[in-house]
Amino acid sequence: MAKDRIVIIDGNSLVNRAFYALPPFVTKDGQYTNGIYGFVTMLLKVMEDYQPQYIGVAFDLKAPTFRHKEYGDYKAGRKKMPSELSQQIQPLKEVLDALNIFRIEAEGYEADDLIGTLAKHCEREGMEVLIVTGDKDALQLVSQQVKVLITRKGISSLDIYDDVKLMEDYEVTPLQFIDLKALMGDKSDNIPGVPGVGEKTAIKLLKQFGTTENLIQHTDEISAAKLKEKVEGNIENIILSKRLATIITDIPVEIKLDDLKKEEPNYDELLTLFRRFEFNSLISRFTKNEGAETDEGEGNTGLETVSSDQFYEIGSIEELKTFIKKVRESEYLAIKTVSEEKNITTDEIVAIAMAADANEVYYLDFRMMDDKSAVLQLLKEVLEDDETKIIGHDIKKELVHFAPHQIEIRNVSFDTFIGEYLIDPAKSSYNVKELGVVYLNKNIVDEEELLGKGKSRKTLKELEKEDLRKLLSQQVNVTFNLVPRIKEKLHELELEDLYYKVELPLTEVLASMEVAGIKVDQHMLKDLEIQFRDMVSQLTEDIYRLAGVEFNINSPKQLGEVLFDKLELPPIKKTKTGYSTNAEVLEKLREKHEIIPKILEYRTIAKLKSTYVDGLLGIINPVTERIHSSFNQTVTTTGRISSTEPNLQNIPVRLELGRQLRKVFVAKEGHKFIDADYSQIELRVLAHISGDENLLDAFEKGQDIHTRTASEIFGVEVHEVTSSMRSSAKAVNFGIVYGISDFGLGENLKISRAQAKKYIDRYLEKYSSVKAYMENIVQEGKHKGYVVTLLNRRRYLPELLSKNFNIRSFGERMAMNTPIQGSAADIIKIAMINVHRMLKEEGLKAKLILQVHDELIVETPLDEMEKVSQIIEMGMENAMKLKVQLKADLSQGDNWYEAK
DNA sequence: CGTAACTGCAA
DNA sequence: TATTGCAGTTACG
Repeated sequence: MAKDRIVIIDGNSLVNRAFYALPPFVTKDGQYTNGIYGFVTMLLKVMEDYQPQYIGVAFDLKAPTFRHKEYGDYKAGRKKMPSELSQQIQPLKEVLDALNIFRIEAEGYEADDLIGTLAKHCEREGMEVLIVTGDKDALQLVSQQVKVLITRKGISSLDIYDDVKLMEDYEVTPLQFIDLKALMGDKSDNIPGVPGVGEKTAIKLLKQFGTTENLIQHTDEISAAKLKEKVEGNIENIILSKRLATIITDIPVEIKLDDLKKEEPNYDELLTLFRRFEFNSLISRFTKNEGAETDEGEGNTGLETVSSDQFYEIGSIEELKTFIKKVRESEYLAIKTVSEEKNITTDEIVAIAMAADANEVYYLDFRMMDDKSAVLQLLKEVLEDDETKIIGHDIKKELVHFAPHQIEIRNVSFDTFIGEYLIDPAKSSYNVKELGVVYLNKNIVDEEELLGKGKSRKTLKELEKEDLRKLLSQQVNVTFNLVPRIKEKLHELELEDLYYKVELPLTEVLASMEVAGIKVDQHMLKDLEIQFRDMVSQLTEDIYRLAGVEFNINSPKQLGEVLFDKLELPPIKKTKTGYSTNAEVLEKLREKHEIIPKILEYRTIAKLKSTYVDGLLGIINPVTERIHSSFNQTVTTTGRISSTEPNLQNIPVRLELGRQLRKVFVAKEGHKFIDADYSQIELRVLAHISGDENLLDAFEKGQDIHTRTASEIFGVEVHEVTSSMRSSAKAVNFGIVYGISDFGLGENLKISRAQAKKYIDRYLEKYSSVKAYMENIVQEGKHKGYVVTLLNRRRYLPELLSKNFNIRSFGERMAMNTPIQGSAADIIKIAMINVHRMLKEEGLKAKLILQVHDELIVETPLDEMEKVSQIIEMGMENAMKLKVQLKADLSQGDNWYEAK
């Protein structure tokens, strides 16, 4: 049986942390609640993360303790708790009572002593003890079974200290931590220590003498004369300080563990309190519990903490050469780099970790190397060598980092990041640490934790030298060892073709697109900025005038109040937090008030300005005058690529005003864009997968697919199809691809559900094999637990087994849509590889620079236009052989607007 | 401060 | 109660 676990929380310390970490929240009655809120969220997180069987919260009481009696100045000069905080203590205790969490309090003892005593008691009972506090003093209680969790910046993350981590961070044992404080003193407790001795000196002394007692007896052995004098002059202080700093672990109190057993909260009381404090998010967390899964935390027991692998530092060219010899003897080289992240085309490398076998890691602090170009030259030989198989986790980064130094990693043989994505594309992250835990039972340093989050988040290069070395080395070590495990899994799931023939080669294409970037006309963008700014301010003025009040138009809440309360327009729809003010609603109100068209126009312009004009202006690379978006290969569940910073896959096109923006994306001097998009790729894929004769026939005859569908649905000849019939049919075709529902189609076409159902039934009657496909794929998904694309890309669909109708229906639509959307993604990925390879092989200068799901954009020198057009057309249309021909439409222009 | 909600842009 | 994404803004707790 697993060990029982107890969580002991330092109440005063934690509520303090919460109070200062959060901005003040005040309820309508003027009650401050940020400390309570922060405390409760931290508490809940710890309970969820660690699933303790026992839990208690310790508090200081007002009564003086033995420390005050012994040392009158104890904690003197400490500022009084502000009333905004002190008024939260009693309410917090009420919350704890409602949670049925025991409060540990005793007059004359500080929370620390209560915690210490309880911790040691539980340790003797063989329990695992977790102490949660914001105060480092508790570190003296650490042992093999006692861990201390200390809050970091903010309230969302905790540092876990066990004896190993304590030694790593402070180089002292838990007991020496007391001596450390005795020597350093502590301002906040007014513990004197030795004046002039700080952390550095104290650690040095403890390394030499072990304890303060030993130090006092052997002061003559202190080498520095000044220091010796200081220590000798403060012996009394040291002794007193140590006594004050020592947490008492044997308070004479009776401990009834039963009191500390975790119990169900008293929900009535709890919700009453939460309502009083206006903790609406917590209320919903505690009420919507029906049907929620009960997630038993499995805990981290049995995990090997990595610290024993062999890490070596490469500090000279000679050492690098020696390492390279090892590489030559090995089949694989795992690599991970960190760069300055200044500029994609002139970037400098900060550090490199490399592994040529499973146990050793070599780390090179690039900043410290004297002859950088010699280092790069040597690396180039290895990285461009066809014999050495390169391994990475997100190797696209390395491809990009080495590009400015004319190093092309030729032989990328494995990327664990992409491997795990194919194994399960639905995961929200694929970090090395987690993979290490799952596949290797190895636990390495947490990157997120090291970097922190939010505003104070660091970049990798800003880490302490030691932290960065450790992080990179461990990640590379784990990456190296992951390869056989992930390979095995890819084999098992028959993903090898997709992996080696598509995804891995694609990485290089994406890296090349990122490095190439796309040129933007800055002047045009700046002009647009001014133009839009004027329009927005004019519209704002009009809106204020028509509303008779100034308010924040961007706030749906305030806008709703103005429209529906003040102007008393009819609210059409509401959201879960208030009135809906979206474009669909406003359109219906357009004629009801002059203000509505102004607001719609404001929304349009404000969106274009903030997201596209300002957004793009802020991200232009000053050196290249281009935009270098990131193309991510592991984000979507269907296999599509995604684009960020900026997202270049959602630049406006449907409305003319927005479409104008495409004019700012220009081909460079002497070049043009060739824009090629697949014609109806998803419906062609559907025709192929379903084998539907009717649909295949439509494509074979080269008919307009929506017109053909309209003629089928409405039972008229093709030449009799009106434009409104065609656009309805188009919506039906969309619906089919998305996994149709009568409700959804009705909503989209603004027709009744019954009418929508008629369209769908009629469609499925005419395209009977499509109907069969839809039914079969859902059955298959239920049976196997997943569906696949043409290239066997897999997506698991647990939703199909849900008892909840909505969730199950969602699963069914995903089952229908994923093979279609995903196979189209498979196809264009092959096309990208084809185009990229052919351009390279033919020695052409044209470069693939963008992909927008069914569209490729190639920046092409004028004298290559014809040849490149042919390559693109071939590359796309021959990407895969289907029952129906793939078709690509090409056009060209000086900018993206013209080329579309 | 960290996150959720709303809105709107693309294929 | 139509698929897949990203981002700007506001508001909550």
